[in-house]
Amino acid sequence: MQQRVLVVEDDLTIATSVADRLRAEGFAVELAHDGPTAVRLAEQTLPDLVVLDVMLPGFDGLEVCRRVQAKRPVPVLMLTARDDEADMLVGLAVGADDYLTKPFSIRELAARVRVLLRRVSRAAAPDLGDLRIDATERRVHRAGAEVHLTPTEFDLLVCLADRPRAVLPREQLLRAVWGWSDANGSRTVDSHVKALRRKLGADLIRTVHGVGYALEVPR
Amino acid sequence: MQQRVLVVEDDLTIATSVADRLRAEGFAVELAHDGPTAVRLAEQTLPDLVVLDVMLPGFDGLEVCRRVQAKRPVPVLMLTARDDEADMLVGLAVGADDYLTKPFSIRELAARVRVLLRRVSRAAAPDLGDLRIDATERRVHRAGAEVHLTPTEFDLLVCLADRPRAVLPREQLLRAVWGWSDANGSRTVDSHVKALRRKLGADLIRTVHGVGYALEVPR
DNA sequence: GCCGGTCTTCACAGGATCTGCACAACTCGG
DNA sequence: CCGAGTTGTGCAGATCCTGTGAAGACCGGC
Repeated sequence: MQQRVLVVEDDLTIATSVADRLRAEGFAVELAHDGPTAVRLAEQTLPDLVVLDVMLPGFDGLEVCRRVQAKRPVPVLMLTARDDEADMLVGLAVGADDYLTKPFSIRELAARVRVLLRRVSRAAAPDLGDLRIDATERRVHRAGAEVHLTPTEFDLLVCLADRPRAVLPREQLLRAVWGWSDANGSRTVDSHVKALRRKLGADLIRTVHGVGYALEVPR
Repeated sequence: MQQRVLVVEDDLTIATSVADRLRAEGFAVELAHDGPTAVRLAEQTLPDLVVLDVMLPGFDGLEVCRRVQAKRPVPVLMLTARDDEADMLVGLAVGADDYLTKPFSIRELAARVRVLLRRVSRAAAPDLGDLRIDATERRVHRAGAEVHLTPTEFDLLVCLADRPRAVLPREQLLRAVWGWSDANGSRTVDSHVKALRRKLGADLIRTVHGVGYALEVPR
């Protein structure tokens, strides 16, 4: 199951390198460069973890942390500019689960993200009926038989399986799998949905007219 | 085979009582009372497990943990003075596998050491089908016959064998074996994969298009 | 310096995969 | 039943990725 990480960081260089690294690790990454965007994205994309810079335009990281946590408990990894004990303490107080002081190594950050997420993901093991997805091995079985999927197909399926039965708009799928944000009139998503249906059975993915797609699994 | 435990703890009383107890359990115990000694001993004695106090003279436990792990992955049981969530998290981030807060009972500690070692000894010798890897002797056998591998080939194989069946991205393999971080368009990994396939059989390594490679072993 | 072994890079070929398009089929509210 | 809007489908060109062989760089031993 692919996990979503929201990275909130105004420094473009840091933001992209962090995002790249986390994507390489197999996470779906959303980026926000200021406080308000961060809060909005946190609501829209429901990330499994937030990486949060304390110094931000708009309003600061602590405020973001408070607001995000207010909606829904989510683990937060906080980035502080300096080794500031006070900042760190306040951060932990408002709900950060871990913190890192700049400059930090990308590897270190990735390690902590993994640890935090491992802690969380232990609990969640959704039942997908006769569909089995192994994200580590990148294998998919349906009704006991292994099915070969192309990379994009796999990512798309994982994205859908992430929230079984929930209807995901094309826009969101495009962002999560393709990293775009403009849902231009392309039939790209449809094409891959079609491929998935052909390989895994037409009943697996439900179309919701005017909205998007949802994974159909027995409750 | 007797398993070796390195105990790193500056308090003499605690150190000796832990050592005594573990020796009574049948483990070979090495003692270190400060960071530098710990790192040195870890290199020399190649313990199967490290019991590590966070508070240490020289440099602290986290640093020891990092340095020890940098050389060779080894399970670490961390001892923290207080029930500090942050300390614990950081500990886990740098590679600790379990932690215990003082004051702890010697019996409890011995129990966890047993659990960790059992977990590891199973993990250290995962079932690789007809493939056998001896990391200490740097020898590899397949189907009973010894196969000569070059250093790089061996490291790459070990890296893959570390997590059988898991798909490891090229990026990750490059980092682990070569220490680089830039996945430039080089075919280096491919070349060595090819060599491994030639020597060990084409079926051993699965390539996952667009992602990386995985060791293919029967479940 | 020479030599054998090993590592890295390169260019290319052959696949595998992605994407956008045109058009058919469908859905839904009137 | 109709029409606008939405989705399904087949396909072909473009693109991306991996396998491969060979050439040169590197390295330690002699």
